Amino acid sequence: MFGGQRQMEYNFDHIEKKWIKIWEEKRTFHAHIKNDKKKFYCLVMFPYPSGRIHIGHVRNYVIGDVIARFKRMKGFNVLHPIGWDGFGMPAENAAIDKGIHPAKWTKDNIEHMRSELKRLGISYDWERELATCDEEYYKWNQWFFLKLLEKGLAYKKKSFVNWCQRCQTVLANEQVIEGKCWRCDTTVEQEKLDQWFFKITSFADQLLDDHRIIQKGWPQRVLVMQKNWIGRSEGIMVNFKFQNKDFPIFTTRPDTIFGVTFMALSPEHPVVEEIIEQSSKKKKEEIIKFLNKVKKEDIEKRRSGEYEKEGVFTDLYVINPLNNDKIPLYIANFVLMEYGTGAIMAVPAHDQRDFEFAKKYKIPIKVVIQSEGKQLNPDKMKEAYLEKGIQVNSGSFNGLDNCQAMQKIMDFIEKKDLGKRTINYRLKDWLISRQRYWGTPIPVIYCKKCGLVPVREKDLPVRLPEDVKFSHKGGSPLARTELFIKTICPKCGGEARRESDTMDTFVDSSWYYARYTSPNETTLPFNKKNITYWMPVDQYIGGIEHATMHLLYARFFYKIIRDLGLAEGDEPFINLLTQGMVIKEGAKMSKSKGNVVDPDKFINKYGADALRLFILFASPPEKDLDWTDKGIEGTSRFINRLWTFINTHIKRIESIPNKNLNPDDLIDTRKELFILLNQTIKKVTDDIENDFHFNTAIASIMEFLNALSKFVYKSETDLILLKLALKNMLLLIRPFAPFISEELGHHKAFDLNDQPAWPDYDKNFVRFDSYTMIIQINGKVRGKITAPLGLSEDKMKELALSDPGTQKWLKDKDIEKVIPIKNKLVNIVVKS
RNA sequence: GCCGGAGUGGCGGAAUUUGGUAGACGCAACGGACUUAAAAUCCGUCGGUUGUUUACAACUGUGUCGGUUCGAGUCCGACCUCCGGCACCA
Repeated sequence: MFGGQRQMEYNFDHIEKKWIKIWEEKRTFHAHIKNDKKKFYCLVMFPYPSGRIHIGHVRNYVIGDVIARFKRMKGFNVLHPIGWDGFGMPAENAAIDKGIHPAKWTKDNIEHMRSELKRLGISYDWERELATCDEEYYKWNQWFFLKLLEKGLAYKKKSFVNWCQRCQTVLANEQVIEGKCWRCDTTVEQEKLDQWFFKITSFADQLLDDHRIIQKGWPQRVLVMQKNWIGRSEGIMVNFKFQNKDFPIFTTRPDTIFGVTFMALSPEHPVVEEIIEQSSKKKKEEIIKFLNKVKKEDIEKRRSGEYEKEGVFTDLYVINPLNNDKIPLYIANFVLMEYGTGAIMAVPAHDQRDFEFAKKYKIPIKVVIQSEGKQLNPDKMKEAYLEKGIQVNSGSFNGLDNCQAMQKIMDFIEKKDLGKRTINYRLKDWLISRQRYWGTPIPVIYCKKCGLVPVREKDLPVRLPEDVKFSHKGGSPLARTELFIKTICPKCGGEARRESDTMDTFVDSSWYYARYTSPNETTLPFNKKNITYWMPVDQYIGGIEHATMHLLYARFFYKIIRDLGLAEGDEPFINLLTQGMVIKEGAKMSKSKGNVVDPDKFINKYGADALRLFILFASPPEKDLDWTDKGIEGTSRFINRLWTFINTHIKRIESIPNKNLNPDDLIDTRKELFILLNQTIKKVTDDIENDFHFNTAIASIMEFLNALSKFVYKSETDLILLKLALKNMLLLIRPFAPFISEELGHHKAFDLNDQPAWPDYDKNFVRFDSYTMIIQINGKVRGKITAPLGLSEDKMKELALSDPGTQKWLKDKDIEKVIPIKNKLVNIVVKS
């Protein structure tokens, strides 16, 4: 083969290149609709083309590939696509720093990363590859935007938004992690800007309720994270009276409404300005001083629980509509403008925050829920009382338990037209405007005469101009590009200007999975026949970090796709696997720590199969994986052992006729080997199908090779058995290490075709007919004997008690009880 | 603070589904074979303690304490630690 002493060595480089070429030429992994086969859509989260594949990608894509290859062997018609999340800021930063155009930078990166993925031997249908920065793709982002605009689900509003100074753009709530930008870690500031939003809040209930559909297929923690993120809470909007006008506030505790002793406004509340105008000079100064103080304190601090609650009295009062109490109105730093109406009714006796504030400003505390155990005295309370109890000081509701009173009070409020039951969400509308160049232009035009005019569908796409100036100064490059901005109003033909904001890149990734079903469709985002056949995604695999961003947006978008009549079904991803991170020396990989693992280096040194095997073997997929440079040597050795072992026997096997062997004729070690083969097939199949525990699947294949290596093959029966074992082993290893499996499988000794079927095991031969019976004395293992399977409990007792090895433990002892567990053990309970 | 998840050899991890031989498989380490030598490869040892010339034997051991059980890494209760998410959401 390669001559000389090295003949046996596995030349992975040559072999891997050979098979990559063959797969491509034969279009082995190209998917198309087959009505006689069950479909299986296996999807991995597409990468951002940052320049190089990193080890986290490798893990994600290898896991996806194992599932795709396995399902193909199981007879499914598998769709396994890949593409590029092409828009985003690093491309633009490269343009600013190095003067490379974002389009070129992105294209070059894709070229490189594509070749890296091919080297890994991932079985993608490359004919469906897409990049979101291609105009054939982003055209449909714009199309969706117009549809959302038509439906009133896209709107523009001036509001406080999260602003990242470094990125010079706004961020969605989900992209602010602990007060910092999710990309660059800069502290996020609040700016009041006119921005585009998608009305995801209209779908809050659906997003929550449809968890039911994906309950079984998604990790519990992702569902919990989404549930918390959506943050549904049921309550009531109550109209308090302020200067003879309705002043609504939201509460989830209407049972405490008789205990309101002050009201507090968020410092950003619009009414605050009116109040200032009305105030005396002295009060005006006091309020402005307070507002300035709040403004200076950064948002991160303000949102933390340790922040001291402070406020200022406005000298004004509101009226509690239930008892007409006159209630002092404060402006307080702990009230959030983004939640409810930006104003709260404060009940110090039954809310800890209100309690702290009241103590500080000596506001009265009024108990309205009395504990049944101990009597609450407002003067002596150390903290708010949050438990259940009996209503007091609550007019006609006195004496009810507070849970009942909750409903009765709400009924009363609604009957008297003082308010309305409401559901409030923590979830905010999705801010999609970005003041950047490398994204999808938002397709609207501003005309002096006609106002806001959507671009006509037939004029799509609104193309990104190529000739644009990038600078360190920040600000939107599109806004500075007159050639792009200046346009003609589609309505009146007069002079008009284009929107210069581009879309958040999460818009791109909200529907790419559906585009894969019809990547070349030109009249609609996707072809109905294709999407109906392939969707939903049967298995989605990606990082946990997208739990509340991408995975929420994509679910939202699919509901819109459904409502537009473009697809059926409510959920895009039926099963989700969130793989753990790849870490090194207990720490997240990062350039600054210098612990980044370069996959190319390991492919060059050990080959793709060895890398694939190690990354699967080191840990189950959902757990973090601790990378060690040495670990891969183990799987590399295994591949070489497999190669050497098969090559030393292949000549002898080759001439063995393809005879079926009758397992009933096998005895002794041959029978053991045969049973081990069946056990291994069962174990590997179960591990893949039940919980994707590829690490134990691979371990059992290793064990099987170890067992095969110890056996001496002499007779023809031995060789038939060996041939059978090896053929099956090549099939079992195929999803994990496809290259060596193909290379050896195509040898005429095995003659496997391009798409061989996953092996079955013989149910009659997964167990031996005898087993090791454990003998315990008082629960401790004291002996092991071989017993036939299915031995009766009485016989087991007999056998255990007569075993010579156990006698010394039974000497001078009284046997109290003997507990036999069929086909397992006998426990003898003794007393001395 | 609230909500999740996890604690097993020097290390990654198995066994947790259904209570029944703890430590599969691999890494590292150590000993041996081959070699002039090294690498590679192959064979062997490998939780701890104690005893024995050895084969071996006993005790102990799955974060801590307690419980249930003939029997607990696995079930129950309390606690400790670590990781992740959310965090003044009215």
